[in-house]
Amino acid sequence: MLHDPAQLDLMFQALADPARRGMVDRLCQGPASVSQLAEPFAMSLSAVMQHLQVLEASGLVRTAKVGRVRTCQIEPTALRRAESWISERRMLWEQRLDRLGEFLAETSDEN
Amino acid sequence: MLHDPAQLDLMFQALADPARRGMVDRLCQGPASVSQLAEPFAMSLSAVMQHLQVLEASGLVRTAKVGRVRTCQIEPTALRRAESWISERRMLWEQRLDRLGEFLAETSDEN
DNA sequence: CAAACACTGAAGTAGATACTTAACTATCAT
DNA sequence: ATGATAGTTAAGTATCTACTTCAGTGTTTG
Repeated sequence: MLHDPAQLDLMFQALADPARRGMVDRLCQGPASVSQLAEPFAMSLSAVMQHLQVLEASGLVRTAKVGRVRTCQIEPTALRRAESWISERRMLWEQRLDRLGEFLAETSDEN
Repeated sequence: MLHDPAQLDLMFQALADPARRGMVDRLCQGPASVSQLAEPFAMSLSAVMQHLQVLEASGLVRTAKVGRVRTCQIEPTALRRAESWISERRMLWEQRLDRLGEFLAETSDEN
């Protein structure tokens, strides 16, 4: 299941919202509680929780509760999966362009 | 505007659908017409067109019409933008983990 | 123990998404 | 010119998404 479609759906969907990307940004600085995550946003805590659930379902964020505070962390393996899906495609296309370039160069050599 | 939020929204949203990722996959093999793109899918041509519009709005695909056939191509710069957003975050987080590792190593050295 | 804190869950709503069908418009081949 | 091809547009619909408010549940703290 390298590149499970359903998981890619969840991951890219999770990244397709500025608030959730903001939370990912924040978590890249280090772990945070739900309220710390919520602080920069103008939305209710409840809304932040829902975004957090999307991030967690996508595998991008892992959370754990200790006492009354839930601490959230980035899960870098998920980021790597998304990144590799994109980079595989980009590289494929760029190789194609390279081969095309070589072909054109060879063809014009023959003049 | 390096990493314009609105554009990232469109790009990740575009990638969050298996049919659209399938089309991107197909286009990585080389350019294709709308009907060629549509061929592997069980949906109507109309639906494919709508996915194509999403891909084009996101900047991932560029299309041009000659005669009655519209030819579609990958736009690698868009793929690179999405990839770099992710890789910047991943690297940030991994650096953080490295520093944490060093810190722990130093601390235990002092015992 | 009481109040404050940090979150959680349920229900409701406006708007976005992913389709469908059907009618239409150019272009190309005969 | 006729018909087939390749795509386009519009309208409708079911489902999903991103919130909201409000009423909880455990957990600390004074």
